[in-house]
Amino acid sequence: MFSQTVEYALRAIVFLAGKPFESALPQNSEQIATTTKVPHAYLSKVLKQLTEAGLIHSRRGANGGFVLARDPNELTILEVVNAVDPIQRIKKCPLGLSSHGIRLCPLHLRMDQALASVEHAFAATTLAEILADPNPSIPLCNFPEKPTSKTTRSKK
Amino acid sequence: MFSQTVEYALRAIVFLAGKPFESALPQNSEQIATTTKVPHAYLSKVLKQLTEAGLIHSRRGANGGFVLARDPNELTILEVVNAVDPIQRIKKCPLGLSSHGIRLCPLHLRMDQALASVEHAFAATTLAEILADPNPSIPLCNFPEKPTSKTTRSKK
DNA sequence: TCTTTAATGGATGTCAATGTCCATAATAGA
DNA sequence: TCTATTATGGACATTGACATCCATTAAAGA
Repeated sequence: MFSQTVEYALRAIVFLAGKPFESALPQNSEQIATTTKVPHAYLSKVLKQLTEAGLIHSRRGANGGFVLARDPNELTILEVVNAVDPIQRIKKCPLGLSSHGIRLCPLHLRMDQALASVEHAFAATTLAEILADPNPSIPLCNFPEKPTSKTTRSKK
Repeated sequence: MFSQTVEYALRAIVFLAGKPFESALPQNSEQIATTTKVPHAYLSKVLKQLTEAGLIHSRRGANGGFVLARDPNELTILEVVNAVDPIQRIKKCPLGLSSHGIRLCPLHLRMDQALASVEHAFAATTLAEILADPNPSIPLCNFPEKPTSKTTRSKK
């Protein structure tokens, strides 16, 4: 139901949000791709979208990469989703019937309510909440920090 | 977020559910396609899926067509959706990390909860409810009965 | 039995999402 | 200024959802 692109964008954002805000070194796309298990070239496109949406900052060249642009406390899942694949609420009857204006028929009203529930759930969750989640046995899909046994900055 | 196929399947089912249960004449695919504004040939494929799922019955030949197989009171939107494009709940970490068993990380847990809310909303709504909805200005996207001004059974 | 009607099945076409590859532009550091 | 690094941009390949078309099969009715 959610696109791959959404899945990838969220993984990348969670990864970046795991770094200290405003003091983190940029993470390059290859690092992100490896950790999040997203195809590298495709992830670059997704990161570009997130950059254009203003959710992350990018820097080219040596030691370049991506950093979060917003405090994880002020960044919701919904914003990430909407940056790459916006939730399309149903605003008017998909059959284009003129008999009623903007008001939806009972069927589409319920479909839209389902979409609204997703939108609401996503709007209510910040990145900070996800990172702070006291989920005992599961860190963050290995995300923030769970190296197999090597220091963080070990460039071969 | 919902596929076209789901949209089409729901339209067709709502249309059929608008006919008197167990006493309705079969509606052929062309009638359904016209009223629901769904491409005829494609709708046939969708109707086949609904037939295979046991939600409707089909009959070939003259005066053939499709009728609802179940009482609209006992038929939920979810069953229709699942017949053509099942809601895929997230059952294990999409990254395939072995570090945790079936338990989801906080990110995917929330994504799954959003899916769950959709699933729940759809499971809680029957076709009968949709048809009985006291929606004043909007009948049913013209569905059950709202002819521009001609009798129901007028075959040119 | 013949004709008409309508679902079924299979082949094929189209397009957007996903994914890959490579050249180019920008930046850091020597 | 030169080189290494890394994001960006564009071209292209792949795949599945959506859609169309036509031949075949089943059923009704005369």
